[in-house]
Amino acid sequence: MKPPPPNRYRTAWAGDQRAGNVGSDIRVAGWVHRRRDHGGLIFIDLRDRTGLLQLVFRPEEAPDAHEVAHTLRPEDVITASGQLVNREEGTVNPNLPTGEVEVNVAAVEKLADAETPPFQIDEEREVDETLRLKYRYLDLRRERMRRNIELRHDIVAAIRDYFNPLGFLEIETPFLTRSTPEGARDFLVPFRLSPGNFFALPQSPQLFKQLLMVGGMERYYQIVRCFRDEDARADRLPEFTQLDVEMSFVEEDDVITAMEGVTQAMLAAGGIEIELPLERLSYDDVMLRYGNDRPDRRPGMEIHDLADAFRESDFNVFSGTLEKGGVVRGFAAEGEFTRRRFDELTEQAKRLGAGGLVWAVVEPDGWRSPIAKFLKREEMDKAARELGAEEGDAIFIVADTAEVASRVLGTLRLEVAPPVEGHDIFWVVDFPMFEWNEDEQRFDALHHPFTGPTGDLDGDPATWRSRAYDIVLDGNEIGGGSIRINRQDVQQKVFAALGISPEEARERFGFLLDALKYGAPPHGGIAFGIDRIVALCAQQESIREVIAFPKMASGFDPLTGAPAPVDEPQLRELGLKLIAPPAPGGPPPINPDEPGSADHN
RNA sequence: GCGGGCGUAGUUCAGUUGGUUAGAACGCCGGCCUGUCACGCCGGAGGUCGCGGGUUCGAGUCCCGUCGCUCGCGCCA
Repeated sequence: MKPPPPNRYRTAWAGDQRAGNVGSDIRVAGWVHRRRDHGGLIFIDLRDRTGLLQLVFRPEEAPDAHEVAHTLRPEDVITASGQLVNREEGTVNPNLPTGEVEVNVAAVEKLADAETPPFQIDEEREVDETLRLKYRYLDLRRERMRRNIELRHDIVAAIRDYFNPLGFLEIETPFLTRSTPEGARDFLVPFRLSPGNFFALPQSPQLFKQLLMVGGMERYYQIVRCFRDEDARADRLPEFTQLDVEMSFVEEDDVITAMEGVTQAMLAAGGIEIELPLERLSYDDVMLRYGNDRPDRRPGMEIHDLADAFRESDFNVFSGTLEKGGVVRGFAAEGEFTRRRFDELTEQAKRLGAGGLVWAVVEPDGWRSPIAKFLKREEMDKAARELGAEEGDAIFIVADTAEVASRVLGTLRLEVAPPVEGHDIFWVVDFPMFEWNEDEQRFDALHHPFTGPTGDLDGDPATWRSRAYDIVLDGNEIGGGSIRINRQDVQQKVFAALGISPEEARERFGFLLDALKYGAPPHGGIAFGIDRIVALCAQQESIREVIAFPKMASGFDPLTGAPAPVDEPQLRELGLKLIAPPAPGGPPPINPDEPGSADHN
């Protein structure tokens, strides 16, 4: 890092000192990482964001500094000055980037006392996550978080470096906007000047970026916070960050090509090299082969259709299912499975909605399987060939509707997949426009209602396809987008297919329909999940590890104690009245010394 | 809303078949120590076993309930 402008605290970064700098007088500032007090000599590892640097305190050379050093404790804040010198022969520390040098301290000043932290900063041991988040500012001092936050910065910087020379404009869109409850629940913000009316926090800037295209901005991107009031997961929080992009006068290939470029750039910044162009697989293809619209292809073990092998089978579960229009599909897996394991997987298949699970082990003289006696040898051989199963492999087969077979086999495949290495990235394209919602007896948009449809728009909406594309990295959907609708008549057809009446469409999306009347260019774009991408690059299980101040999985913020009740006058001003007292649960306690409202102990 | 895992010292954990005063490591405090770098040596403090109830002569351990964290399902256009 470029040296800091010299001031009374520092003239140099700790972690940047090397043998080439020796001889100069430097001043460094930071935290006491560790102290090794030999009674006479005292060593202190000084830590700033750039790393560690050893300070040496000699009682005979700098008695005042030595006396102060004796009182220093971990996490005290200090500034120290002295000469940077080479370490004596035999005392070099090869484990430290600054291990060849040290500072002969002439003067030290303690700038702040530190209490003993609730967990150790100088050690990578796993600490309870609630405690880490409650003291996130301490957690951020630790190596792991520092690395993750730096990596996140590098990835975001790579994005801006990629887009800016290409003429993309970084444009901000509003956070206080209109609720358009379409998919996820909105976070609502009451408005004092208009009691009873609410802003909503955006689930994405989707409509605004389309309006930017109507506004002639041509090429837009934004690294933007989005909000969805739904339960969290390891890879999902109520607030998260997207890279949002939109381009005008483009078709699928244009967007995909440009987005492959930025994907390559940001993954490279994250330490993952990929080659372009990326493969494109159709939705139908990945659903058949992997039972999942964001498959991890690395384990292989593709799902195959076994209709040809079993159409004439005496085993009625297979032939009967096929006669009724269902499917028989399966996959092969290497490795030993115990009878108990097969039973567990069968139970899981049933929980996922399958009538059952057929399992088999390929042996020299046929299959070892509960249903082996119902199958002819040639059926078994043909199925095994189809699945690429070799002697000793296990085979899993489900006979059901295509949907159930896909879901069950897709889940079991990942369940039994061995650990994998390397990376796999590709596009999924050619999605259906809608998916039938059995509960509500209507179509839902597979992506969103502004996605451009293709097919016979005067025919059955079930046959429409969409101009959408998702990008999948190692079994994670890291981005998704589409060519949008740029004509009002098409937009209205899609609303109609979704069961949204013209009146309702006007009420909720009138501003978009209006905009489409005034000459909207063909346009399309994409949104990437930045948190997920950084987490994948940083090899972290949870996106919370790559966010400076994340909510917990339960949605609370243990650092500030949010969310929290508000005063009665605040509510009155907003024209709000609680119909019940604030939840007894509430946020977890902020301070361990205070009895928390969260647990009643 | 549902299911799995977890909850013991400041931290990370161990704790047998229910049985003496609940242990270890790191950290913390005090002392000694002039080339350490996870410094070393000696000594010490530190516990509502998440909470409540039950069974028992006796519960960290068994039972019931409850709270929290976490992973997943539902949900997430």
